[in-house]
Amino acid sequence: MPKTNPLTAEALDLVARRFAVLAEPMRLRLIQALFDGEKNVTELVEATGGTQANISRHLQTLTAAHVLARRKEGLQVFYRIGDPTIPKLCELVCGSLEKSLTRQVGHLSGG
Amino acid sequence: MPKTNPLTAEALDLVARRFAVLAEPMRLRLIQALFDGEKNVTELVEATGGTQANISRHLQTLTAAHVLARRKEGLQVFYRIGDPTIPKLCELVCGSLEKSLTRQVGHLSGG
DNA sequence: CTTCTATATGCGCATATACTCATATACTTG
DNA sequence: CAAGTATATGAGTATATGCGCATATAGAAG
Repeated sequence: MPKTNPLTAEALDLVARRFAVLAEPMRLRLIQALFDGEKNVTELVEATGGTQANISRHLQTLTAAHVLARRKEGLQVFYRIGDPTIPKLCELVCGSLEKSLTRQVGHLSGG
Repeated sequence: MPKTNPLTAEALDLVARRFAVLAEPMRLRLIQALFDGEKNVTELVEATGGTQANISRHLQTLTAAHVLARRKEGLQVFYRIGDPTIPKLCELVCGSLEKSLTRQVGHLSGG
């Protein structure tokens, strides 16, 4: 295996779509709300402050991308994080942004 | 620090923008082309098969997001990966997608 | 079957952004 | 200054998508 194995165009599209799913604040809010366990739609609507219709759409997007997993129980549908790499991804990005912002603050005060 | 520290709306916007920058196949192609070291714009145009104008725009987007870093040398501008978390992010997503696809293949053949 | 609750979806609007073409800018050379 | 090369950008178009409104579906209860 070469050090850099270039991905096919199809693979790049998949990776890009994956990132695109995570590129919406409301969806990140939903993911964040599910870090401490599964919730049903009503709870997620309350936790995020969004409308029911909008939350439902975002949940569909996230579930279709296998970021979340669904569990139906009577009238309610419970969602949970369905991909263990999601928390790691968010941590990586958050850490990187914190560093970047710290550096900017340093530039402001220190030159 | 609580186990789940909810991010502010501003922080979520920043994280979302970060993901959005990585949510374009052509930009991923550029990032991939830079995994083995810096290249100038002309080399990147050749490596990706894009037009010069489009590549230049994507390079601007990536540089503004501090994903890439710029170095000018005479007429040429050299770009390189400017954030060490980028390769890790891509690896995480690729690994997750591979698993997901393998699982789907398994379902097709094994029930 | 009727009614109520929880969730999903069709539709339209507004906005964001990727792409192309032409041209501008920055630097080098004569 | 004039000409050439490398890179960036303004303008216009096409497409994607987030959101809200209204309504549809699924299941529970009487």
